[in-house]
Amino acid sequence: MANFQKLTPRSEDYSKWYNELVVKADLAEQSAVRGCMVIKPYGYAIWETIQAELDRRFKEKGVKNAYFPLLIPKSFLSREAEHVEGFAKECAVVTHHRLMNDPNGRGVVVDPQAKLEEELIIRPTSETIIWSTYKNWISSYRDLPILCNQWCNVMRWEMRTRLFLRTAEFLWQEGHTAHATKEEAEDYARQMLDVYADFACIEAMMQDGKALQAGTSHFLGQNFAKSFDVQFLSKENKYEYVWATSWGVSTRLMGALIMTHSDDNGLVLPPHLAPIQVVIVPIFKKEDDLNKLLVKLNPIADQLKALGIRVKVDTDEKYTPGYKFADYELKGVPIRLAMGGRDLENNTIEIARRDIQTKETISIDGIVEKIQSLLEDIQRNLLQKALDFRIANTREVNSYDEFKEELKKGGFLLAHWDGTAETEQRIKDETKATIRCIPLADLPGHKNEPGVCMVTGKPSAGRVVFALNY
RNA sequence: CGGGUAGUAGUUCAGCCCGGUUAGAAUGCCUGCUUUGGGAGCAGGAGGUCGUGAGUUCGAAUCUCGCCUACCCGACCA
Repeated sequence: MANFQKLTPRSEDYSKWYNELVVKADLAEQSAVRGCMVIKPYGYAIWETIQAELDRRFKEKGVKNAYFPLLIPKSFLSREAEHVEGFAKECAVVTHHRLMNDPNGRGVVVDPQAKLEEELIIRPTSETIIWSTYKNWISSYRDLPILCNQWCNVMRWEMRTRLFLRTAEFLWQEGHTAHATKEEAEDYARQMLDVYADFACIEAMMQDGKALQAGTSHFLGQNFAKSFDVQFLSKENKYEYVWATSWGVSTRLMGALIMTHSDDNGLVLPPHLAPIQVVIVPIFKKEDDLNKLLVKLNPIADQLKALGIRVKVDTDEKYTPGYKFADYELKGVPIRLAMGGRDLENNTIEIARRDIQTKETISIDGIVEKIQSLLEDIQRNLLQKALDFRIANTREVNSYDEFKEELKKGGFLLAHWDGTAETEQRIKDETKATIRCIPLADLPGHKNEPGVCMVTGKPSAGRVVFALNY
């Protein structure tokens, strides 16, 4: 065990650090199929807490879960040309429905007799099948709004993949709502944006200064209603097209979570999302010693559990305490308690926090309350640290030259832009930077005022956020 | 999808250039003893279609070609 391998430090190779961390922390691994990953139990447990929390918040907004099929008739995708343009190049297509034994040898081949009349597309997203269904559900204004969400997998045939950040198959939720009025739909899209923003950052900054889109919420107008002819009879007895929104987050959020907080020793998890929030490591020589320790430790664990805290008592004899310490650090467990013979005599316990890597030996009196507040401290600290990092790496730039220079340093750049797609494209072509957000309110420390576009000199309503992104 | 690199034990790799005993090491795994306050020690043991398919050859982990997969660079993508 002397030659265990440490993670590649972030400063040496950020990308390599990320890849190693995902695998070593037992979150996910590659599968036999290109671009598809196996999410391991520890990684999936984190996804489940994310799911549970978001699902609760969606339901508070009146959303109901449903499930729509994986396979979409090809013809559906022909109905909304603009929508399909984004996905056409990365769709998996089902063309046959039967295999047969290879007449020339071993194995199986596709039965040419079993060709489908209409090919089916594995969903890259579900708008088309959902709107073709909504058409049947909606006839009157009394049927609106419809607020549905589904948790499912989708597939996009990506050329270059990375675990969690960009995989060919990924898990997500997609909400699709139908409303009677434009105002209501716009308001709803905005509300869902707030749900996400409250939960995580929508456009998050990673430790290497790049941006990562973690979630989206769109007001879709009447495009889908028109493509799929979804109309309702209003109070005034007139036919009108419904208004749509869609919003989603995916397992990409896991990548954001990992890259936002973790360090060279491994994962760092915010307590709210950690599958194990507190791990207790007894340090013992003989079973007898362990039993004596457990007399003290089990009641602590029980009290923590009663408070809804996820706690694990690690009595495994196979690994030494040192090994366990390092391993739980790699896995990002927020708080570690350790108790040995000395502590037993002194009525003390060692408490270590993962986020700032400190430990102290304290009396076990009041330990439960201490842990409870410490978990909140850690949660706050991690959020604050991420915010501080973002603020420290968000800068105003006033000329295109300055923009190009500052871009090399990474982070978010606040710059004036004339609002045209042409200028945005030119900036992208010349610098690779893209507009990440158009702030709806002042960002901390930056007052949003009108100005002139850094590229064209035309008027600008306010600064927008540019960054290099994943 | 283009260019580059790689694939040998669960993992990290040596062997390949220059084809020829029974394919090695470390670590992990299993058993026993001993240990346990920051990745313990000793002894024994199990573990390999050398990514895959073809070709060259008396003989292929080693040479040639196709395919698959991963990583890096690009293109594409939200």
